[in-house]
Amino acid sequence: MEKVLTIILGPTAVGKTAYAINLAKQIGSPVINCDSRQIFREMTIGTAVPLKEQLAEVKHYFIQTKSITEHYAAGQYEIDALNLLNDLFKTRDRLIMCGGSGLYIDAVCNGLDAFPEPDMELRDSLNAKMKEEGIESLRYQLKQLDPESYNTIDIANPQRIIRALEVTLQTGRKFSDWKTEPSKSRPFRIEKVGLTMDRDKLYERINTRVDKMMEDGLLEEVKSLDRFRYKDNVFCPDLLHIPPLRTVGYRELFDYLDGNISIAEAIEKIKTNTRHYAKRQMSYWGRGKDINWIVTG
RNA sequence: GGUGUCAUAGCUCAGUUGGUAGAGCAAAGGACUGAAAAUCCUUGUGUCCCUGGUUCGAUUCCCGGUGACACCA
Repeated sequence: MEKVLTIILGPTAVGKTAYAINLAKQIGSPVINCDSRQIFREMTIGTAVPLKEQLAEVKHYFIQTKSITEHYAAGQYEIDALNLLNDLFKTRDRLIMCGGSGLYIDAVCNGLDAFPEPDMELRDSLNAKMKEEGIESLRYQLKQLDPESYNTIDIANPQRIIRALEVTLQTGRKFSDWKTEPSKSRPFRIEKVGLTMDRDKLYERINTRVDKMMEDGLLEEVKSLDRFRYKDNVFCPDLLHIPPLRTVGYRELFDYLDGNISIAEAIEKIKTNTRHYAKRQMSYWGRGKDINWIVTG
């Protein structure tokens, strides 16, 4: 029998969680999370992980299984997800995956190139160089070391330049040489179901959800994470050492706790930034022609 | 009631020594190979509050009106 992976995707707050659980119950599948933030156990309210009751309804994987201190990222997710899928498909024909992280979904569907594990110290030093010498210096270095990447990646984007330099410096092999644009074949068929809704309605849901998060104690949750903002006992509010905390809902409230903005401003910013995020997600999937879109709401 | 200040993009404001105007934010569109809820790029025509006057020409100067704010009664 053919093995099928159904991926439920869509912008934040569109209602993926409930939809996926419903579908999973119908076909007797667990739900495999592919949301990059719900993987972390220290974050609950702000990442909108499924409720306890929801988690009790259906077996979930990759929900709050890693620590924000682990530097977990897309490459490891590809490996973990594929291992799990292969394992589960031994006893099942259909599986449900659910989440809003486009890159993670692509990693599962097509795979990433076999880059080495990121070297965090190298990344730190490149970030420091960026801060001290500016982006031009990094651009120049990339142009020397890997002109092809310099010509193809977005050189206005510091993260992209740093990533290309990081791989090139770490391995002695050009970042552009690593890239083969993989389309790994998977031993199962993939179908993507995209949930979407009228923009005004989605924005309304986002606003309401943020208010609900605040009622549910998001501020307390953020306060409890304060200690992670220190690296070797040094306060590092840029959070480069702990990327998961650079998440909508958390950084704005840190700004409030630091006295930079009022609580009302922080809440407004969380709403705005969540809307921006939803918009970016829709843009990411806009070109995907293999998604069956369902208009909900 | 009196005096003064202000009225420009959805919001906060800049500006035009008189030749019909531009920033930030919002909004919209886009990119995306181990930070991805991250990071980055593109897009600014609006009765310049209303009426009248001066002027070749007024959003800009003047009279009056309306509204907001401040101070004085």
